[in-house]
Amino acid sequence: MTSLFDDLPLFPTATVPEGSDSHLPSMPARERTGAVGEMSDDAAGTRSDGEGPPSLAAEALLDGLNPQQKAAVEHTGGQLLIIAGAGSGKTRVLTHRIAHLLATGRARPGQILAITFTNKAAAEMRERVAELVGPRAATMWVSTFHSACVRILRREAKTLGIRSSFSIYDAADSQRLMTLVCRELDLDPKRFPPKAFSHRVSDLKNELIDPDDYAGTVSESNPFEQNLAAAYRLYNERLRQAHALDFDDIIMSTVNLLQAFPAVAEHYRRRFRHILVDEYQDTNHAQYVLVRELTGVTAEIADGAGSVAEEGALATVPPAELTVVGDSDQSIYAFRGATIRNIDEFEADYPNARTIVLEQNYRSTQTILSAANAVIVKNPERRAKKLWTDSGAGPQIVGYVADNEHEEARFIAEEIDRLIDAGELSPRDVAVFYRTNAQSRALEEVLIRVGLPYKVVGGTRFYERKEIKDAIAYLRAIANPDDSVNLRRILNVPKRGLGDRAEAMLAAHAERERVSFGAAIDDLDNVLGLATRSMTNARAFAELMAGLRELAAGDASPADVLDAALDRSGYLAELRASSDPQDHSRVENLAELHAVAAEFSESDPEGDLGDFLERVSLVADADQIPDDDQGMVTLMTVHTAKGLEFPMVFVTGLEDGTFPHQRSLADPSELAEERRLAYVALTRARQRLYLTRAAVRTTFGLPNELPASRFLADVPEELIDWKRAESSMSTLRAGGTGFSGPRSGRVRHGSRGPSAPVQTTTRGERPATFGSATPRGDVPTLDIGDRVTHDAYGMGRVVALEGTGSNAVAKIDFGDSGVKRLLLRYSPVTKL
DNA sequence: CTAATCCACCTTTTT
DNA sequence: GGTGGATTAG
Repeated sequence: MTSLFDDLPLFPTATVPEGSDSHLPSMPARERTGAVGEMSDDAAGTRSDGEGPPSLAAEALLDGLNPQQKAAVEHTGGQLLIIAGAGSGKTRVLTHRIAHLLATGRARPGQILAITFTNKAAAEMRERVAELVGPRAATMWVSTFHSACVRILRREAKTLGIRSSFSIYDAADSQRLMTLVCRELDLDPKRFPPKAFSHRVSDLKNELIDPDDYAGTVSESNPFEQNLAAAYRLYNERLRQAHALDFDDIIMSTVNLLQAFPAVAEHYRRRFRHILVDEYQDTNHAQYVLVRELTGVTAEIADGAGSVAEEGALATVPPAELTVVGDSDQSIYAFRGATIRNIDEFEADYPNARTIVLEQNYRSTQTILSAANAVIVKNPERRAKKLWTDSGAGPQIVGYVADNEHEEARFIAEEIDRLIDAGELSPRDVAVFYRTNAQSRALEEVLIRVGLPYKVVGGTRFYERKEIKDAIAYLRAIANPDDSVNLRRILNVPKRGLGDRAEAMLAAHAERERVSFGAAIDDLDNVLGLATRSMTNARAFAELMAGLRELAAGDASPADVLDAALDRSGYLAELRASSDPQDHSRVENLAELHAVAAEFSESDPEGDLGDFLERVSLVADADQIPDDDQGMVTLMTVHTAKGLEFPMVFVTGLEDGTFPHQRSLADPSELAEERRLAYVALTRARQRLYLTRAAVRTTFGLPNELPASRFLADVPEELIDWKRAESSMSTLRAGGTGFSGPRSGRVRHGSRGPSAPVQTTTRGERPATFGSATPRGDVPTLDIGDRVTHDAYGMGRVVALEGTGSNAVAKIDFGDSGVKRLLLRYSPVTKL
């Protein structure tokens, strides 16, 4: 029985059972590979064809790669930075590199730690490596930063002095807790908004600044900082009491753990000899330090040539091989602490690092790449990089200027429909991107009307829905009796006569006795100030929770516990009894959650409630993207779209004020990030790219006129075929008859871009401001019941009026065209 | 203590 | 336009 890896010195994978606590032998990897390996099951499941010496297998992994990709796969030794432009085959390089490491015997699966940002990316990578090397892939750690850290923290919980079943608080939970903390500190929520505090604390944690550090830097004369320091401290204290970690703690605590306990750090350094990080440009400072700690590269080692370390001359473990992949042009998460610095300065951080740049694109047409390059090249201080492809120019980009977001959506729907009818593509090939989630509404309305199947990824996320959060809160409170935030959330949900007063009494008791809120509920006899009635109700609640915990401690599955919680608490009954149609869909959502729980037990029969909650806590939007969905158009934000590709892509809302977003216009660095975001959007397209904008967009319920996005002007004119290059309004302003209606805006093909002088009146140059659109001049005075005509909608009747003067808005029933809400100063409405 | 109404704020982007 | 928090009336 020969196999590809017959004479490779591999250890049986059983040596390092996944999740085991076994410490590895302390020999450096290199030396161990010299040992005689018992070969056998390791190779089972690897490719059955092409048997032969391992060198051949390794060779085969290089097939079809371009020279740069090959170099990246084969690189040996120190740190490796792969600058991977969009669509340059980055995942392929990563997976082949891992397989190559295994095939050449330079690593065993258990020594590999591959980190991605989403669970979906992790799953995909795991799967693709498995295709190359077989089931051995299962012992690799391929996971997100957060899951990997949670795994480490659960294992080392004792060292840290927290429960291994700690709760994980998402952003909403953290904010809730911060609100409680601010209230406790008697802070005026106007001057010191808990939300802002919560954000700042998140930033601090991403910078690895703990409450003491921060307090030391705060200026005495700055009450905001003073209070923030106090709130941060108390917030962390409350988290600890609740045996809970927030998102940022997951990373920060792991770093602290590794730094404070050298033995623990050494354990993981011995284990992970090869660390690969995807999307490195999105790492924040905490993640950067985490990687450094795990790699075991200190400044001295980095400077002092890896060879010394590799020969085992140092007392400590030699540094792991670090490979990072990223593209600073696709860094779009600065707002949550990611810093391009990490990738830009990689060579400074690791002086021995080798850098490989992947510029050949295998995804898009040259037209699309040229457009994307033209947009990104305007960013200052970027490392020059230019994507190219040999797959031809492809069709022109299509541009469209709509009068408003509904027209924009209509155009998109018609265009999709047309191409589907022509048999050129199916709905699954199409994606529609927007800058903010709120923009999906107009698109959805039209898609529903036209009957195109679609799916929105993200938005009001499933796990953020109220009923789901309530249900999860029950589960968390069951799993972790000290979880104050979640206990308090469900204390009076459904209503059980335990209002603010009762809650305050319990909280006071907990504070006085220095116990958790949950402990107070179980110690009712000693709680002061509770009315008899509250007492009875609270006792019933305590019994309810006790019963549920008992159930969970038995062999009930998470789904069973969920069932019991919703049932016994009366939560489900209340929703069912409600006549509100919204409550009906809530019941359905809960059913879906139940299905998720059941599915979880199916895939992981051993998984307990804590495992289920962990899974649920760490899901991201991008994880929800169906792998091969039944042919639906996909709607999502550009952020969510990163890493994906579609044959046909619509980038919508290309207006200054929408994309780039209003709030980024004033700040060059934020604008640069918007530009990268646009670059990401454009490079998702394989064949057909559409760029659309609306001249007037309703935000906040108020219509605003927005000029064309500056990014549109950066795309060379010859690349775009404008199906419509001006709005009706700008045509009118430019001297149209005023009676010819929207059609007069029709334009010659392939000529004038949206930045052309005719379209952009002098007004178009100033940055858009919400609510400050330019008046049309005469605003007709209307009364309810008046009959009017509209240039586009025809005859109508006024059914309602809101606002006055230039802000006057009329609801007008246009019969066939439906009821419209029109800002009078913009709408071509004439009173009859 | 609850239910109803009012109103402020909201829209970046998320592990 | 939609939600979640605060206020107020029962």
